[in-house]
Amino acid sequence: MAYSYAYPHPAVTVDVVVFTADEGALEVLLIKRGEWPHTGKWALPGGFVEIDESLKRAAWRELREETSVQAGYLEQLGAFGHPDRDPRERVITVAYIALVPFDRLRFEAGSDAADAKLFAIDELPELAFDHRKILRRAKERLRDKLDIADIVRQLMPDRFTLSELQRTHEAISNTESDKRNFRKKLKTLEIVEATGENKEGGAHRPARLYRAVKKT
Amino acid sequence: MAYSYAYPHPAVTVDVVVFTADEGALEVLLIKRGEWPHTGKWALPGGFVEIDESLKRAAWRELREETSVQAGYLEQLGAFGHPDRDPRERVITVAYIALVPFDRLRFEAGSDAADAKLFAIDELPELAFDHRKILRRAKERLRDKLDIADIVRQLMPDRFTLSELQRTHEAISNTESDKRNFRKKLKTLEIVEATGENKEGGAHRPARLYRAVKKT
DNA sequence: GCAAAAGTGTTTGAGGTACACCCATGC
DNA sequence: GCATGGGTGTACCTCAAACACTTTTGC
Repeated sequence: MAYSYAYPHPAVTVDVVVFTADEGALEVLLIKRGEWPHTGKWALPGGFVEIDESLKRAAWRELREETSVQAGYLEQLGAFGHPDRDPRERVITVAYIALVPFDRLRFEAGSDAADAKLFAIDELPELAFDHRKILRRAKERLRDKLDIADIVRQLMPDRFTLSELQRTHEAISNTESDKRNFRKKLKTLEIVEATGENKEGGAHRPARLYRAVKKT
Repeated sequence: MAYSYAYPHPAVTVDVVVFTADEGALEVLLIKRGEWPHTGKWALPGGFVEIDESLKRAAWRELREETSVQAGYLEQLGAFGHPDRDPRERVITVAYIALVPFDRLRFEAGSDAADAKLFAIDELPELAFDHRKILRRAKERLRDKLDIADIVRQLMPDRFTLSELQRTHEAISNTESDKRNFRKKLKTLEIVEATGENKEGGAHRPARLYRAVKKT
């Protein structure tokens, strides 16, 4: 017990909600806990903040440790600090949202995690701690803050079809939109361009592949 | 030194950005620091989170201690945790935004504060810690999240003129709008009603006083 | 009477919404 | 040939923006 204080101090962690879009479906990265508490439940990747490390730096470190993702979109969601959210001690966590294109996501199980896995946002398993609450808030934040341009720039893979983009947008905004209106809107935004390639494979007409326009 | 941990723990505080609107001008409550560090500079009201107290409860407590405000709008802004933001020890603060109508705001200097005072949002004094950064982010949050209905419900006093409401809206959104368009918009929203009273006093035509419509 | 803020409608343009059919492929 | 998703244009309506003059008061 090397560190003493005149008043009790909480522990502070960061947790990262890693969103990605696979074929238009919105997914979240979760880690299966191997240790007490909540052994066997799934949890957001995260860990303790080092004493001389900024919150954002800690979030980057956790993101890199779990996904080997080096860059991209990382935004603070907020702090969650209910006194009994962790049975070990008072733990306040600062949650971050990361957006990672599916084709840049490489994840392996970390040292204290039995398994890492992507889950569809609407088919979540039982979650550890208050992580369901954090995820609900993360989804609300995406809905309120992320527009189509953000989705194209931060969440879509290198090449994508317009239907995939529309499905991703609908999953995030929790609305449905007309295909023609969606594409008309995209034209005015001038944020995607056709690559000339097609995406074959379905029992239907091949879809054109688009990419994000590099911002000037 | 009664509290010991196997790993170093940061201290956690809450700081509250108390916004109010006086005659249409957006103002912030600041406390003059009487103690080291940053003695004599102005700071956001705040203090340490008790070990068995939720973050929001701590924010309510600080708000009540400084302003004797019991209810109203209180929303988390986010966590600020740069390692050297406080010279005493590692301190992570969770900032909250409070909206308090001017006529409900009663504030007195607290025990560890030499003075408490409202400042116009664009005429801030030198601030302690990273509080200027917190205030900038708080203003951005208001701009992005607060609509006219929120302003009417949470920030306007019991009686107000439409010009005061418009000035408050312009201060928050950082835009200017046409008087006729603003009032037309208000009509469709159906959130204010005339009281029949007038606000006398200027060297000009008296303004009608309005109040917020009680939500059904 | 003049300075100062209050109050009041119409026109226009942009953007969002509703809506239906043909096309290319796999089986 | 049929099932499956891909791709395309028009009409309407709503809402935001631009814009100027009269009214009531204090001095």
